[in-house]
Parts: sequence; C-alpha cells; structure tokens
Amino acid sequence: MIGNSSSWSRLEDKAFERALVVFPEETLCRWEKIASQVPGKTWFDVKKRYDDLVHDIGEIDSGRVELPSYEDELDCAGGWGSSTESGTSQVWFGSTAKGKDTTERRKGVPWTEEEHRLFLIGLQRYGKGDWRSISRNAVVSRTPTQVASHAQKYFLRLNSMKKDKKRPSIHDITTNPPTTTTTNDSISTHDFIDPNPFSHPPSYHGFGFPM
DNA sequence: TATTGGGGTAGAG
DNA sequence: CTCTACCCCAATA
Repeated sequence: MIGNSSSWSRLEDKAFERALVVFPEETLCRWEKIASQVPGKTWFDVKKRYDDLVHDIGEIDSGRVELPSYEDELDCAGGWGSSTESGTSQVWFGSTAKGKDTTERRKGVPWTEEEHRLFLIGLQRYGKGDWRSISRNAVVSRTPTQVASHAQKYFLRLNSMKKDKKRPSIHDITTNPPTTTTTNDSISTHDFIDPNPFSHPPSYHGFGFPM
C-alpha cells in the first residue's frame, strides 16, 4: 500500500483535479480512469474524495458555510507554481471569427458543471481573490477575468438566495407558487446537479500545462 | 412582453 | 491584477 486514503497531498490533489478535467462526467468508469492518474489511489478513494468535495460545496452552496476547510494552508500554494510566470496558456477554440469590430461583444460560452466545480475547488484551495491562480491551476481554459465574472455572478446569486427579502422578484411574493401547493424550489444552473443530460460538448481538450 | 439568469466588457482602484 | 458597475443576449413565466 503506497498511499493512504487520508493522505491527499497537493500533488495528488493536483493530479486528481487534472484527471477531473480530462475525464468529464460522461466518461464511463470515470473514477477508474481518474484513479489511474493518481498513483496510490483506488477508484473508491477518488470517488470518496470527490463526494466529500461535492458535499462540501453543497454545504457552501446551500447554507452559510464559508470555506470550512483549510484556508490557512495557503502557504502550500507557493510550492508548485503560483507566482510562476507561465504566460498565457489559455486556449481559445476558434470562435472569434464572428466579431467584426475590435470591441465586439463575444458570444459567452456558458460554464459547465465541470468548470463550476473546478472553480469552487480552486476557490477553496486558493481563496477568494486569487482568480489568477485559480484560472491557472484549477479552471484551465478560462481566463482570470472569466473566473472573476463567474465568481461575481455566483456570489451574487448566493447572496440573493441566502438573504431573501431583498430582491424584487415577482416569484418571491407570497401566494402559492404554480403547480401543486408544495414548496417548489426552483434550481437554476449553478447547482452542481445536472438537470440536463447534455453537458459538455466535446470541445474541451486544449489545456497547456505551464510546468 | 416582462423579468431573471448568465456572461462579457468597460472603467476605476 | 482585482473589484464594481453596466450592457447585451437568451431562456422562461
């Protein structure tokens, strides 16, 4: 036995996250594939880890748990490439051919659960303001600006749903909601659950690792 | 049609 | 580089 299930080092975590990006949810035997990338870990360990992570995220997303885990261990972040100038490794899948002016409003590719999860993971690992490190290590294929914008909207939504009574939503007003009298809680995109069978289009395979 | 959700960009610190 | 605010677009009620 080489590695323990409890001993998740940064390297292992890194490999785990990397495998997470490489193998989307639609991947069959995903955990086995991912575990293959993490030496000393079985698919169960990986799944456990993922489940724990997701649970943690769920806690954050649902209630008022703000970074319950390690946040003081940021000193480890400077171990394997935090302030390393790696240039721009962002990949732009050719979709810029639609713009005609320099200041053209780009399309706006919706974030997938994978990206969102990665974003949350990076958020836990690096903290809030470090979009730079997050985009560089956690959410590859997304620029810091993208991450920042997404984070903004994410926190905005969190704040809105958390502290209701502060939002002119027409659906918030009393009276029973439509369809059945039960409390219908509508969830939108942003939750880790996947209401849509179609998730990530097979266009994600351009990650350049700076290392 | 009106409102909300979602994402990008512009500007300021 | 990060944060805030505004704008634009698409889906939905």
